[in-house]
Amino acid sequence: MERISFQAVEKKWQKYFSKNKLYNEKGKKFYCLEMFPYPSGKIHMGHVRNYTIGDVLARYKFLNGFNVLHPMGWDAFGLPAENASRINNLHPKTWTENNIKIMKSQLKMLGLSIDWNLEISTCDKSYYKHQQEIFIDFYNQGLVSRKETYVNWDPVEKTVLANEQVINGKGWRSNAIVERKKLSQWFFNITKFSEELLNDLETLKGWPEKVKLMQKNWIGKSFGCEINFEVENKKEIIKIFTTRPDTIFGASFIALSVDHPLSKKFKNDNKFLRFKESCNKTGTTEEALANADKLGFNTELFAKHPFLPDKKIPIFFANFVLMDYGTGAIFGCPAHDQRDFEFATKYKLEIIQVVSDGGSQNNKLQEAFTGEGKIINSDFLNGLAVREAKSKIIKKIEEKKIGKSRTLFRLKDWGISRQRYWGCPIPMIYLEDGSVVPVDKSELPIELPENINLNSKGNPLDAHPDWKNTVHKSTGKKALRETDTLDTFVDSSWYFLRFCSPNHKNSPFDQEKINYWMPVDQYIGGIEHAILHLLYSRFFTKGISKFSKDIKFSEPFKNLFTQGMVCHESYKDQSGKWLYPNEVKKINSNSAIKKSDNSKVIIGPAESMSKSKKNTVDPETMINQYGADAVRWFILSDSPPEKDVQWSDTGVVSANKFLQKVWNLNYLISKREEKDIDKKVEVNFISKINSYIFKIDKSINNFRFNVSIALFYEIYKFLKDSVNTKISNKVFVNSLKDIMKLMIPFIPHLAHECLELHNCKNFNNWPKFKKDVLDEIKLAVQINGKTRDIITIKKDLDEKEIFNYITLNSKAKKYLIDKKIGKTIFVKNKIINYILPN
RNA sequence: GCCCUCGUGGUGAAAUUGGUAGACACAAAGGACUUAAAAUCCUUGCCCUUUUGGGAGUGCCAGUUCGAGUCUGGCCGAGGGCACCA
Repeated sequence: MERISFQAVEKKWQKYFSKNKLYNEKGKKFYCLEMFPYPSGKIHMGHVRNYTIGDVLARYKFLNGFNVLHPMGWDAFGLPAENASRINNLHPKTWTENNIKIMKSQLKMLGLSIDWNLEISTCDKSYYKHQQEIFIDFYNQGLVSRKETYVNWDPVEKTVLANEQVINGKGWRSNAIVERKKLSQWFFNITKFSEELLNDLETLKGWPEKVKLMQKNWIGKSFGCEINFEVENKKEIIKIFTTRPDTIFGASFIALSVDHPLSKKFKNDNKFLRFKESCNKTGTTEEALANADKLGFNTELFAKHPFLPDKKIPIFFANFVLMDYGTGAIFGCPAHDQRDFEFATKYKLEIIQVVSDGGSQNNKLQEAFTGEGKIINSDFLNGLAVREAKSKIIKKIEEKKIGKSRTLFRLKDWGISRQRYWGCPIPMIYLEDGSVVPVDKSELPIELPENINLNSKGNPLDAHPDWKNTVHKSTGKKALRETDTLDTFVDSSWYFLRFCSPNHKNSPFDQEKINYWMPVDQYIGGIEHAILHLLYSRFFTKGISKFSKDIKFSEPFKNLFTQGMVCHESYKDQSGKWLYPNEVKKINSNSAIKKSDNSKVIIGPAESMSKSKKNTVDPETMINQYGADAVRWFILSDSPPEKDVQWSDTGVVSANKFLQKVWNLNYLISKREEKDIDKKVEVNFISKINSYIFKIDKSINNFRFNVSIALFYEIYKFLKDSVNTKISNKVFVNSLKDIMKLMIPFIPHLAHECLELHNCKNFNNWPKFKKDVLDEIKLAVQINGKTRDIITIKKDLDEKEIFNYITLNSKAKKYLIDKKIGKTIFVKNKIINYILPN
């Protein structure tokens, strides 16, 4: 066996890759982008998977003649740098730069086809300068506003979170229970694009349906109408929003949010204040959210029913009505809304059924009926279907001028102020007269101060002695800087544009360049960004195209691929402490011992690798041990890319062994002695290789890299079995070279080394599949729908010829000879099925 | 509660989109080589049969079809998203 040192070979080809990029000036453009990493310290297996998938595609496209842009950068602002700097007494900048250096060298070890000349880092002032510029442009377009609202406060990170960053009532990163706090904040008015963000989802044909659905639900469009209710004996009018105006005759109460303007009337009412306080408390814990009881505060006021002059409807404040959705007021129709039903039951309010559920009207409802049916008990709406009743009542309401139809979105504006140091400074200043204005663009970038005390209480920039003192350039007046920094999701909302012209000086991007490269042809990353990052990036693209009129695209990512996670079993020792896999010795699939003292280890289920559970495997260790190609090979081989994959050490060991065999076979062929030649054997060999080229090509196009790899195992076996057959060296080597080219995207180092061994000079083309080389096909022979034989015959034979062949040569003949055949189902080149009457 | 996705060997998974179920890999068992081990190679994988063969079989129940892992309806189970959104 001819051995190869992967480490040496990989170093050699990495030098080659760093000089030879994937540019094909004549080719069609292909922008291949993987989500850029946060520089946390070292790369993890999730990165390996993400970037290997991207690399396969980038190289494949290049080999097929595309002009490929394949950049990489760093999502370099963020809280961990501040935490780390407090612990290690390192400046966040130093910490981040060190991490970038390490991770960059690790990524290079993987043999990725990245053009490092395009590298960007979001914490560089050359990057965030342009981000500040975009911010000011957005401000000038009315896409930025400052509002005092209740915000999601993360008590661990001591900062504000956007709605999208709260998962099950907890911070997306800290996992701490989020609190409600009233603060003045900067917002991007993402809701100005609600309709576009929703509608354009339909144009994203290359996105997973699942992600589009998640965004659709998040944007949450609903259609209904506003109705004004007069308050009896008062001047006030309560405006409510409903999607079920057809149930207006079933209205039995009005419910208001405790923050509704009408609450001002009760600001001296202690009972109300106590009620309000209890409402603010619910919602702070997950448990409270889950079993939140419907609570109400009776105002003793009544509203007039807009269509029943004699009817009085009690008005309540209720804990389940939100001020920031709709008008902060609803009418309750208990018969047809489960929440209203619970509320009415609790406070003994009327329950009037107005939509027939088909049952007897005398039966008391046990729960709200929300289905379709005919309207009843509703005057002029009686007999109509729900749908018809909706449009009729809205028309009536508009005629009477007591309301209007309205479309509402669940999506809220994106709060972007963060009380942190390590982020992009917000380029706004506060003048002494109270006005707030953007800084002059000529003053950009507004740089972060280098000297900072991160142990100060509250916002570090605010606590800085003089950073915030400044002067308004055009008036010369004293001013104070905004000391909040931008949410780091802003940094990643436009980096894909910057990659197209990363060194462009005077503006965020070169217009011509982005019109050439954008949109991203293939974007690859984790599903966890289905809403957050992907929605924000879409918003940015739409926002920028508002003031850069010549931009030719309105969506950033043409095709999206969401890869699965890398999982591993977790291990605990007898005392319940987590153990790293390399501290554990596996005995068999369900038992293991601790290496240090041979004590028994408890094996947990395979879960996404995480530092807290220590179920991680270090990519660099693996690369050093088995080679980058073996690591790439394994991570692609075991599961389809969109599903989770379980890391297995035996898996990567066998990948390494297989690659050794691939090298050995190449070496063997390079020394092969010339054989006697049989033309027929050669033709069969070539046609088989040809069909493999077709299959590999197809599997890559379908993102079925695990299938590609299974095929390579088959191909290896086939080639090995063919070594001593009557094939000329020329034919054999040419076929082998084709196969090695197919392997370039997967194992670029070894594939190049093998090609070099065969004196191949051109690494930059993809083998072409020739149609119709194979003129034999496999046909299934069925009797009564059961497969009895598979026969290999000439292509395009007709029914009769096949029947003759079967009765002579097939083991299925015993079913057919001397039998009456009732019916024959024949699908050319696929199947023949004889139905015999019994 | 609402919405979505998925159920195939001991395990990860293939299956030309309605046409050979389990490719390929991991693990296991048996065998060959070896003084032995490692490495390597081969075989096996549910039931009946010594073999040739034959049968059952893709979560469960029904349906459509010459033919269903794939299509339809119902049920069961797992995972994910949203959650007082009016």
